[in-house]
Amino acid sequence: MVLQKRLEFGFNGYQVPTTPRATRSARRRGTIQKRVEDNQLCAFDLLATVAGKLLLEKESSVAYSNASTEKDKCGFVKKEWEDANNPLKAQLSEEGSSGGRYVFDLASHAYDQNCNPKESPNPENDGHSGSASVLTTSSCSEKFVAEKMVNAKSNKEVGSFASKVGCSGYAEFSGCKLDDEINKLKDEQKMFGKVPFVRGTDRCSAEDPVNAKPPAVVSSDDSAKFSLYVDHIPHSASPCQDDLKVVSRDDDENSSGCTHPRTKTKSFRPVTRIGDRRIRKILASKYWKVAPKLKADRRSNTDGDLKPMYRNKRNSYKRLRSQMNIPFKKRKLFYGNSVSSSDGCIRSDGISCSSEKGINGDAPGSSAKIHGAAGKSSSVAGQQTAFHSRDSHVKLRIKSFRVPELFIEIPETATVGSLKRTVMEAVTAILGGGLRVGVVLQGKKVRDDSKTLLQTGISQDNQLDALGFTLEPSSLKSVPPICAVDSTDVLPCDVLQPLTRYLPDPTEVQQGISDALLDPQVTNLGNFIESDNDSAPSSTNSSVDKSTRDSKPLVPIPETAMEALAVVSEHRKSKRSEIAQRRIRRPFSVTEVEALVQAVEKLGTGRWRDVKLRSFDNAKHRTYVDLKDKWKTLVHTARISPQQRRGEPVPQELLDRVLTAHSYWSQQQTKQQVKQQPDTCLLL
DNA sequence: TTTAGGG
DNA sequence: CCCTAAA
Repeated sequence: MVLQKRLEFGFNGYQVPTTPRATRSARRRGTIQKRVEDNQLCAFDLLATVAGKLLLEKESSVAYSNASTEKDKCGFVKKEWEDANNPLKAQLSEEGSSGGRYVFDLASHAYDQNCNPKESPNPENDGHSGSASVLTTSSCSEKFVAEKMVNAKSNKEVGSFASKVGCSGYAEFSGCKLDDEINKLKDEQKMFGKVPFVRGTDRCSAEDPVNAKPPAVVSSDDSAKFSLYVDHIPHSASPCQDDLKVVSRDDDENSSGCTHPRTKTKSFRPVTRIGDRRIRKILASKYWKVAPKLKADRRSNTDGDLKPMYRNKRNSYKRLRSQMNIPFKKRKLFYGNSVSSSDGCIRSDGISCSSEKGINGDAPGSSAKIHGAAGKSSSVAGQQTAFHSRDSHVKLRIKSFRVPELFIEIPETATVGSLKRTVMEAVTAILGGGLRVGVVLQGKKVRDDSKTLLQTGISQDNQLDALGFTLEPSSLKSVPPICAVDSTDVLPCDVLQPLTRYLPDPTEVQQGISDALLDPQVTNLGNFIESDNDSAPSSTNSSVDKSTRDSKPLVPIPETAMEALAVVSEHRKSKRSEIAQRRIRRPFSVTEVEALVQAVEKLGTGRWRDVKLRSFDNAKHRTYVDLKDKWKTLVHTARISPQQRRGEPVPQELLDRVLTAHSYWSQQQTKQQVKQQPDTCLLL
């Protein structure tokens, strides 16, 4: 059987005010072709895109298209696809041998038209409304995967279908056009009520009010909405009363199967056609470039948990102190977000079935085996048979995935633009952090990837209603301890962990190099230029003006963590908000020391700003205060015995110069003072 | 914003 | 490195 899952990144009812948005009709008419490059739109667009609904639809003969949010070109990890544990992939291969087939729709991937221009007709020309153009930077990796998968199929039809689907316009990311076949299927698709945002597969379902809500039927036009909640942090909560805590998240109620989505949405804001909207803008925007630059910084605390966080810009080198008792500074923002679900995942809706009775321990294999699987109830078998007789294909459609809850703190003095960027970064972090897909059946996670759909009962008609998908941080597995962390701590989990696998985008590297080369002072020995190790994050600066410098890195926090925090008490939260990140320690290299010494020799002490400008202007992470401090330590180092020195040894020659320069300028300073003494006396 | 120093 | 009083 074929399972088709489509992820539709819709901009559900989301409209960006500042930029002309193509209306659905307009798009259809092709009148709106303006390429949106406004960065400010990106955050919202992406968010809206991600914050969609999950629609599962079952159909007789369809392909299974899987959408993923991962973007490898952006430096995001797309490991899931290649992970043997990947349910989708695993099942794919399995099905292939058993006659089942999966067609993956890479739509949601950042599909680059460059990958296959021919196969990706220009949306504006194809007459498909909302068809998106393409990202210029995305890679074709996804495609490879898709093709690979398709190739694995024994059925040609499926394969061809898959190919088509691959470029389907369903996913905005694909930037491709939806195939006619797909459209047909779409029309035929049966929409299932969305499943509410599920927090914990196991623990939260009961307590989650949302889950209690009866599933509603949503139409394809149904739109999820994205809302921003702005709350003032209690004055007593932290010294930074003027800081704002901004929480952006999907509205559960709205996003989950609202019966009158349009109405609601409209009330909320103008509705734009979601389904047809494409993400190309987002992808095209520089934000995608920025996104990869986010860097996860982890540090293990006394509890042994990891505290990842994102840093960007020179002012963003915040770190959690070992003790986590860092005072909260206004300019040091702390961003966090959580994923909803105990597993820190997002799940789709449409759950309504019984238990996973159909699941058994059968190893992946032939369909024959499946039928004969032990533990399968007769009723189930019967249904399956019937199902098979009709058609052995199961079509699942995931309209969209919900975006994890985002928790953001930003100064109220921050600009709207920075807020948008912040949100964007948060979303990017989530998406780029590495996501994996989880399957939830009747409220229970199906962890055994080797099971077939038949075995799990997913293929059953009634089961489809209970089938859900989740987006969860792939890092959870790799970093188990995090979630078990002492909740007293600030950032228990790391959703972004996967980012550690981030590989610099060649483009970025190139950029960095060119930047250096373009710098006229690079050739100046005295001008210390460092190819910032954090070039990725810091390069973000270029796209952000200093007024917005206050934007802080985002720290996604798995729902688990958030829940724990919530349970712990409000005080936790407030405490958390007070935490400031300490800049990462970056010992001065000998080269830097030399540059510093040289500059001080010439400029003297007390002119740190000039020193900075002169020799460290390109080292964004070195502030004049840092240089001053370093000089201080250098002087101290030079005075102590070599045995007492630590860290990378500084050439004695340099230390000697330090002492010399220090004494010289101290003398000069004294002379100046002496000189002024008389003046003072005269005045007196 | 910079300096200058203590932490 | 951080924090800040002072300038």
